[in-house]
Amino acid sequence: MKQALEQALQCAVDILLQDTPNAKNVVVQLTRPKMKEHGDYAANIAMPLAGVLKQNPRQLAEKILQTVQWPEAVEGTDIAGPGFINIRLQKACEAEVLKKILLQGEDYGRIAVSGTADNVCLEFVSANPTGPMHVGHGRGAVVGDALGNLLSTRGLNVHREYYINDAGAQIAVLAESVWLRMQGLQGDSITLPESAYPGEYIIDIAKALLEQRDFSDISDMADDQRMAWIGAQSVAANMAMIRGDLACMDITFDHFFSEKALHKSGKVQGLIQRLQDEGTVYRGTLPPPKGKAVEDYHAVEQLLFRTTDFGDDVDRPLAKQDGTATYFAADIAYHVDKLERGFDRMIDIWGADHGGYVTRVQAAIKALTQREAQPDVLLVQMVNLTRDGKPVRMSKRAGTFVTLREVVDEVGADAVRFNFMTRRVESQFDFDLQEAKEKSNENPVYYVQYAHARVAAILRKAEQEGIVLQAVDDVDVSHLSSAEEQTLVAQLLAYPEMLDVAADRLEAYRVATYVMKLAANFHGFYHKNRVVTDDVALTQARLLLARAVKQVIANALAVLGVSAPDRM
RNA sequence: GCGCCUGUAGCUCAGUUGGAUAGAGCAACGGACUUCUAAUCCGUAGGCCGCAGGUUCGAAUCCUGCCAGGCGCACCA
Repeated sequence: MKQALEQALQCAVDILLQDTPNAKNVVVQLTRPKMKEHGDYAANIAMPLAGVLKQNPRQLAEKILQTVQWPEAVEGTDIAGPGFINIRLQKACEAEVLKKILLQGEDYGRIAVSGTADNVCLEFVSANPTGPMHVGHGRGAVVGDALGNLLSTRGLNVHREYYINDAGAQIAVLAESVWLRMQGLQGDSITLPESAYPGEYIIDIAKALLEQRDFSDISDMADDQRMAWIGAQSVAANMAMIRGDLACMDITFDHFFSEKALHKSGKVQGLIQRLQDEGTVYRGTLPPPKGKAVEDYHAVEQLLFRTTDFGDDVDRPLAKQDGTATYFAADIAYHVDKLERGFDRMIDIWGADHGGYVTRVQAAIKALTQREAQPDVLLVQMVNLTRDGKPVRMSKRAGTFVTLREVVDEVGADAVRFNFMTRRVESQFDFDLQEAKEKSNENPVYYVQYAHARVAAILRKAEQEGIVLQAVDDVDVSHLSSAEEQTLVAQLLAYPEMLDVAADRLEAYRVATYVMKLAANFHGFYHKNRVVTDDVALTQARLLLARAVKQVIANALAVLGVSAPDRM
């Protein structure tokens, strides 16, 4: 509908512009006005046109309306304010959407995945396999999961992937920590170095490994062999724990991609070789880092990637002093691998602490694809965990962090998920444990779920009264004439458009703000209008409306990964 | 010092990518349950949209400069 209206207006505008060949392209864009007195759609086209044609915008609006040929559904138009064209649609026509919603059910708003759909690789969470997930990871997990739902709802082929950083120094530290604990469990006196992971779960892993093999067997192994074995076992144990954390939020992945396997496959070295062949790398030294203590800095010659040619601030090292590949090199190889696997699009969801990393990865991928591809990166800002308004220090090192699972156990998965989804990813936010627990009844998620349960209650009531639901096509929706009813209808009609905007901009939180507004309007309608009454036709029409609201709330909550209960 | 993100009601946040009178929830105050669920609704109060310029018909939104907070800044991941 929106497109049809835009097209009609565009034709009229083009006719006006015929006589001014030098005029720039003026593109018609419709918006939905905030106030319903301003109609169902509004066009601001006369204002920019006034600038081009040097004429009064209100007069121009009139000229446009004289020539435009509207689709049948348009009931009338107004010129308002400085020159807005407000368009009103026929109400009977709008309310027909209720029937569509009920016939399509959970598919309302959904676009089927076609054979030509884009394949999207959505990488998220990717928490290091060195400990359980904390709240910040949880935010990324929820945002990623909902975005995946949103994109597949809009017809994209979404592949969810978790990149396991199971290589490098941190795994050595993990293995060392577990080994120390194993020795401690044998009765040896141990001192944990500053660098070791102190968490309780390390002891659990140590215990589990000791049940698997005798201590003496492990002790007899050569050092590197032992550390490799403990490292691999510890990563597996932590990944099992992380999968459990994800499962408590009902989040699953299509693929867990191992960095270690990537190294083993030779793809990282292959990439470095390729870059050398292409001449985009050189040996050089980087200037010392600014703004932090540099006493341990010593200039060293490294293999550097010319990312500055593609928008980066400085060139970035691909190999460490000892010649092994940097994390950066592996990450480029990982993204190249995604492209080789046939993905048309890559979306990465990272924590804000990786912010400095975005430009260099995008630059690298641009360099490797002749500027044709680069990943979209969503930086999820930090979650400040507080208790009674006081910050809770979170550090894996210190072992003082609050795990995601603790929070989910305390507050509930639905509440956590919805809470994370009501904010833009760019906004850092405070999550107060005490508040989340105490105010759980005031949480927006219950507000929305309650609206859903309320419709279910109405339907139960109707059934009790012996009311038989009319066939959807037979319901006379013209009875829905009150302001509240028309607002609801318009909002239900806008659901697919909202999904479009949200999917285009990778902003899944819009689904949450939408469904909160829908619930609010329904609660308002509920208090002013009784659904089940003696008026048979009106009852049928309102039941249809209520069912449609219920369906759309359920669909929106499904995108967010939140349940829609029939009773509360 | 440099880069990225943020600054909107007392608090937590929206604001459809430049539109019409800036909106919700919590907190405060006053009302509404013999009715389909009061986990709700209605009303009142609360705003130099961080500050100062600029761009234009029009700015919370765009550009510049400040101020404040968060994150990051070779050889970790």
